[in-house]
Amino acid sequence: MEKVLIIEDDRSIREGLKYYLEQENYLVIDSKDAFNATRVLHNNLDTSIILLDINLPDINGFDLFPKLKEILNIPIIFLTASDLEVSIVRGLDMGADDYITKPFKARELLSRIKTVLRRVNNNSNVINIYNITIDLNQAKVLKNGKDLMLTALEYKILLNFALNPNVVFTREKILADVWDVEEEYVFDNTLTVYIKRVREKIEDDPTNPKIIVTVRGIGYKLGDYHA
Amino acid sequence: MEKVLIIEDDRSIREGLKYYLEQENYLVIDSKDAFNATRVLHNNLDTSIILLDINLPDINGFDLFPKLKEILNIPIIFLTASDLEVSIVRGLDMGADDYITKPFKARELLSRIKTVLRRVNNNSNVINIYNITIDLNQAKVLKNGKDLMLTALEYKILLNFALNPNVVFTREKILADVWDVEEEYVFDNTLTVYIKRVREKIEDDPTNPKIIVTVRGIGYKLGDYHA
DNA sequence: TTATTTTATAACAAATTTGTCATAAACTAG
DNA sequence: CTAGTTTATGACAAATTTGTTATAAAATAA
Repeated sequence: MEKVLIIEDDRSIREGLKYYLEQENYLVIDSKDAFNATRVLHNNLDTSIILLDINLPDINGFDLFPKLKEILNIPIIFLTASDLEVSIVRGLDMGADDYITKPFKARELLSRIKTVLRRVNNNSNVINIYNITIDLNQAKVLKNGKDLMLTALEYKILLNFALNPNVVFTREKILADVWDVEEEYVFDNTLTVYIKRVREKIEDDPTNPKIIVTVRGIGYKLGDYHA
Repeated sequence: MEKVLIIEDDRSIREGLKYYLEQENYLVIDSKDAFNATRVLHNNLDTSIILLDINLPDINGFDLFPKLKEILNIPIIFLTASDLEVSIVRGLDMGADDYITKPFKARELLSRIKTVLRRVNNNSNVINIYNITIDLNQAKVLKNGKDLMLTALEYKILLNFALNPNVVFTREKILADVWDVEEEYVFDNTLTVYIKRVREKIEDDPTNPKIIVTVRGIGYKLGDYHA
C-alpha cells in the first residue's frame, strides 16, 4: 500500500484529501506546516509521494522542497492556489513531478498521483514476460523460479528486447546494440543462431516461439504479454 | 538533442509549437493526422517524447495512443481543448505522462516536457562507482567507455556489491546470492578467485583494490565513491 | 617474533561459450 | 507452382569460463 504525505495548512483541504485518498486505498499521513513535515517524513521513510502546498505558515513550499528531497528522494507534487504560469514553471523546473492548481478535482489528482507513481514503480528492475522473469538487479532470468542460466550474450540480447516489448528490432540494430561497435563485426547469421539459443532456453516450445517473435524481412520483436 | 513528435491537425498550433520548441533547442518533427504519424514515428525511432492532440481528423488520439506505444515506448503528453475531468482521467489512466488543455502556455508546456523527460532519463539504470559504469539495461560494465566484458558470474558478483555500496557482505552471503541455492555448493576459495578475477578487470591497480575492498574475517564490500 | 588464520595468486583441466559453416526449412513474389 | 529470399538448425573448432588445487603472501594473536 502506497503511503502519501500531505503537507497543507488548510484543514478542510487536508482532511478532505486524506479521506478521499484513504477511500482509494492509500495510506495517508499529513502535516499542517513545514517544520512538522520534515519530522514526519523522517519517521516515515517508506513514504512514496508527497503532496506539497506552497503557502505554508512557516516556510514557503518552494524552500521546503529541497529539504524534503534531502531526507527522502521521492516524487513531489505541488498543490497550490496560484495558477500563475511563472509559479508552475518554477515548481516544475526545480524538480517537482507535477503542479496542480486549486480548486483541484479529486479524481484528476488521483490520476496524476498514479501517473507519477507508475513512472517510479516502473523502475522496479524486474520484468515479467509470459512466464519468465528477468531480474536486472541479479542479472538472472527465471522460469518457474528456476534460474535459466543465460550466458552473458544471451542475457544482453534478451534484455534488449525485454526493455522494449512489442518494438521491432532490425537485425542490424541488435547486432549494434549487443556486440561492441568497436569489435570486428560478427556475421549476420550469428545473430540467428543466438536467437535460437535464447529461444531454446526461454520458450515453452522453441519450435513455436511466443516470446521472441520473428518479423520476417526486418528482424525480431518481443511479443507483448498483453497482446 | 531531444526529438519531439507533435501530432496536431491545427496548423497554427502545430507550427507555433514547432517554432517555439526549436528555439528551445529541441528537434521537432510533426504530423497533422494519425495515419501519417505512425509512419513518421517508424522513421524516427530516436524520438524522445510525443505531444498528441486528441481531436485528429482520422483517428481519435485515445485510439492512436496504443498504436504509438507499440511502435515505440516513449512518453506521451496529451494536448487538447477538452478540460473535462473525465477526459483528463481517461488520458492519464491509459498511461499518458501528462495532459495539458488548450489554450496552453508555451512556457508551461516546455516545463512539463522537461519534467517528463527528466523522469524518463532518471530511469537510466546506470550505476557509477569510481571510474567504472555499470549499465543494468545493457548488462555492460564500462571503463573509459570501453566494455570490460565481464562474464555472467563476474557481472553478478559486481552487481551485488554495486547495488549496496558500503555494505559488507559475508562470503557466505555472496555465495548464496550469486550461485544458485539449489546447486551443489562451490568451495569457499572459489569466491576468492572470482573476486580476484573481477578486480583484475575493474580496478586501476588490482594489487591495491579500491573498489572491492577486503573486510578481513568477514568478507568484502564495495568502497563508496563518497567515503 | 612466531604460529595460525585468512586472503591472494598462478596454474590446470573440464565444461561451456562463441562464432562460423553447411544445409534445411519456411516464406514470398512472380 | 517455382525460384529466390530469408530464417532455422545441427554440428564444429577455437576461445573462454568455471571450479579446483597447490602454494604464496598478508594479517593477526599469543
